[in-house]
Amino acid sequence: MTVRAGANVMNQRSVQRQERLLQALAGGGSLRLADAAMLCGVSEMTLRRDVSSKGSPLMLMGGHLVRRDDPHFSPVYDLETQRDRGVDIKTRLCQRASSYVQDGDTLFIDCGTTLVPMVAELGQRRHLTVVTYALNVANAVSHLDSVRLILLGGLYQGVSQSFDGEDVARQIRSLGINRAFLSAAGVHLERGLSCFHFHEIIPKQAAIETAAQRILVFDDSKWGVLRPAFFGTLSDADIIVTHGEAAAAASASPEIAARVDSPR
Amino acid sequence: MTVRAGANVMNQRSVQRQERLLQALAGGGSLRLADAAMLCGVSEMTLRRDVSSKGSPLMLMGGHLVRRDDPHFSPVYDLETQRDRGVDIKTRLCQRASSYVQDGDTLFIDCGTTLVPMVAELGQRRHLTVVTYALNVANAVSHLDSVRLILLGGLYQGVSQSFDGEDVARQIRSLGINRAFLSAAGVHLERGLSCFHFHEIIPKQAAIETAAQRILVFDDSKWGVLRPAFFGTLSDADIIVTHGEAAAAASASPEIAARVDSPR
DNA sequence: GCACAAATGTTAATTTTCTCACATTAAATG
DNA sequence: CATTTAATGTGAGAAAATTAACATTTGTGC
Repeated sequence: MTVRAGANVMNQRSVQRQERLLQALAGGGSLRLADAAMLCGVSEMTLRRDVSSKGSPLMLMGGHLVRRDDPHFSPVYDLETQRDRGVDIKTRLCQRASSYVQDGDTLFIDCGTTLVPMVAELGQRRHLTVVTYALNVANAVSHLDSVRLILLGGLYQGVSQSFDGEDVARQIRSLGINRAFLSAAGVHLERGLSCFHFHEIIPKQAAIETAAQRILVFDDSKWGVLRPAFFGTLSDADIIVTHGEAAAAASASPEIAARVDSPR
Repeated sequence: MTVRAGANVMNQRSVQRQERLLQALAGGGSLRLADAAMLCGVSEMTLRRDVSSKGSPLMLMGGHLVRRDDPHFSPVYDLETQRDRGVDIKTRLCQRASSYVQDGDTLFIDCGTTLVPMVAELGQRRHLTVVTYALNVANAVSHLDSVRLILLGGLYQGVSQSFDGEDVARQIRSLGINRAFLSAAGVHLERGLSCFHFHEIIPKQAAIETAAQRILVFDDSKWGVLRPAFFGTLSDADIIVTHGEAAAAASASPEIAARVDSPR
């Protein structure tokens, strides 16, 4: 049996080299392949092989070595997805969802990848404040000079790129939130809204409880799915932004049909 | 007069295109030049020209468009710098400072750029917890699986990439911090430690007050400098990690000489 | 030490990205 | 509307990165 290039398993030293490079890149940043090779005392080719081996935490971008983001949260545009349907569906959902935002609003933005494209829509608006407990959302918002950012801190939970704070609930309640944009890993007509991680429940429920308007955003891969941590029902959402099968199914339900909003 | 390529001024539409792309990249990540060209409805060459124009917020890495200020992609080693003096001075200071860290420690890491390279040194250590109020530090630490991260949230202050929290002081005091790594924008033998922004004073002082050991890290460009916000004196530091002129001058002072630690 | 396999180095071919010069188009000006 | 200028497109050649093939070194068990 022949092992194809790029699918090799990593050996001991390969792992050591990559760990060393990961450390060099721990603070973020990129490393020229040539420099990295020098640093490790091996040839560029060896590093190329390390990086192309299965499960490498590094990747190569135009001769520069960078950390490969956790594929689960990869913010990098997926080429296939984009070619297949022009624009990412999450971007379209977020464009639609953001149409509810008004100047001067204070927004709650939930964790996950679904709502990250929302941030791009907020740059034009004036006097916005964004409240979030997600690191990826906070990073995105931090680039917008015109938007105030309030990050609810605490113990970092890598799996969801979010923070588990002591009294998030109290903090959220103490803020005057106009609109809460909520994500969910599972949305079920009868069973309601669920997510993977229990620490997300508290901020989600606090936002549902306190916000003047609740906007649920999810793509149709979440429809009919149940996840371990339940945090609400479909009737908790004032607006439901989704698409495809989920939008069709939700529109068929007399109770929530009026609140469904689907792009295009 | 001939205008050299890459030094052109941006025109109206060029700016619009770049803003649009910046939004697409708001959540981080990269965009293939071809995709970006499609997105903007112009040729790749036009985008190349946009990006190479003076002061563009974007840069091109191997055919991929990324935000120039994205810490994920900014080069770790400035080639010139590295060839000139081997390794970045801040990295050297941080390597020295990190030698005080012990397994199981809870560390406070101050804001600014000085202490970011410290994070790279923490990967090997076991059972560490890092407490910080700086977004850039938190991002760096978030990549280390073996280190627990506690981010003290609040209102984001872009100028210092840090958060201004309501009761940071109380939160810091409620944590058992073994070692506080402190930065300063100004260090003066008589006048003590100062920084640019007043909101930094509270967490800094709380850390000084509560930590078992206080380690001040600064490069010699800060020596003899006064900044608006004072937060302590040189005698507040148990260890002073610096170099060059600052190290020499500090070592000449009988009161603090014993606490100065300089790399090499 | 020898035989074998794995890891790494070297070189050349291939592909991709980058740059430059010039053609074309669009906007601005009188 | 003609003329000028700025902006953008196109394609060829140069440079760089990537891949593939093969040579060399290193390590391991016998």
